[in-house]
Amino acid sequence: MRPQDPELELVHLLRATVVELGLHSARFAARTGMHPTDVRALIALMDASRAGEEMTAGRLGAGLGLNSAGTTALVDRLERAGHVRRVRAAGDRRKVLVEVDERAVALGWEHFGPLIGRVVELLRVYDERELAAIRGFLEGVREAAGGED
Amino acid sequence: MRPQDPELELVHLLRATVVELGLHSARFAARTGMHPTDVRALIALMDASRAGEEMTAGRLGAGLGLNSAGTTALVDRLERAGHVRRVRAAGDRRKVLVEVDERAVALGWEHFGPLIGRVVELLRVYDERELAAIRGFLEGVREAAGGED
DNA sequence: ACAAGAATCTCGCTGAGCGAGATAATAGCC
DNA sequence: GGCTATTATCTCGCTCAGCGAGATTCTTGT
Repeated sequence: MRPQDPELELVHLLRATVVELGLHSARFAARTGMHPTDVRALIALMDASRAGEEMTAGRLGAGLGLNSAGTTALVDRLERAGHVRRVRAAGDRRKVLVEVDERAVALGWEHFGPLIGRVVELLRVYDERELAAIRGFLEGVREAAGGED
Repeated sequence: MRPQDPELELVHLLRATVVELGLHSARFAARTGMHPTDVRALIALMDASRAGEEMTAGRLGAGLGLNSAGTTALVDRLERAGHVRRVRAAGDRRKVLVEVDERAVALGWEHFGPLIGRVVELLRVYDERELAAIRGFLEGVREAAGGED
């Protein structure tokens, strides 16, 4: 396989799309005075909350690729900005649960809502088989990127 | 539209996939002692080179969302590591062309090659209509994420 | 109770990226 | 052809994100 092979067209398109999504998040970060990592953290927290899962400081940092010191600093920043609250876990009091503030959720929704709406709109035109193809492709890429490499 | 709406399933999957791809790049960065931004820069440079375009310091920095000072520092780092060369543009001698070193290309290919191979493999099972759906979706997302918001 | 282990935090430090302004080269104007 | 405005990059000084090492607090198994 060589970089100019035509079968790589979709790979390049995927990469370009990921880059564009990254810049979109960066604009949100700049607009709200946050750092890219803070935005990634908020997204992870909102996603966990959506899935009904509790998020601890440790798991959050691990998910973002930070060590414990960096994680503490991250949560400090988010807490100082009023975007999250620290809550000691009832069961295991060593753990710190990080809860997102409702206003932070609203802020994120305000920025990402239009994009999400446009993507949902996009999906309208596809039938079940096409949607299955898109879903299968994304899942495949996610698995291919995860784990060993 | 609310965060738990079922039509958002694919949006969440897309986000999860992007996160996983980001972590994959981060592992490459850690392995080669580079910073995430350096990796993004190398990818941008390799892509421009693949497309047969010259890349100037300014356009590189703009593409990554850096200001001029940060761009200079970035190119300094990459040059010091031997990944790129600075070349004054022949036509307009204010411009600095940034050229990727062949060994950096090989290094990147070594890390991203397996992932790319797996994605190409993935695409094998789809027929033309399904591939068109995937392509259309990615292009749509890229456009939705770009520009105003 | 007590040792071993787990989750987080503190401290000191390195270095990425920013703002402001300097420098060098080009382009437009009369 | 010089003179000014503009463009591209670089320099300087600074702030703050994230790291390594180790301290602290809480849990669990014996």
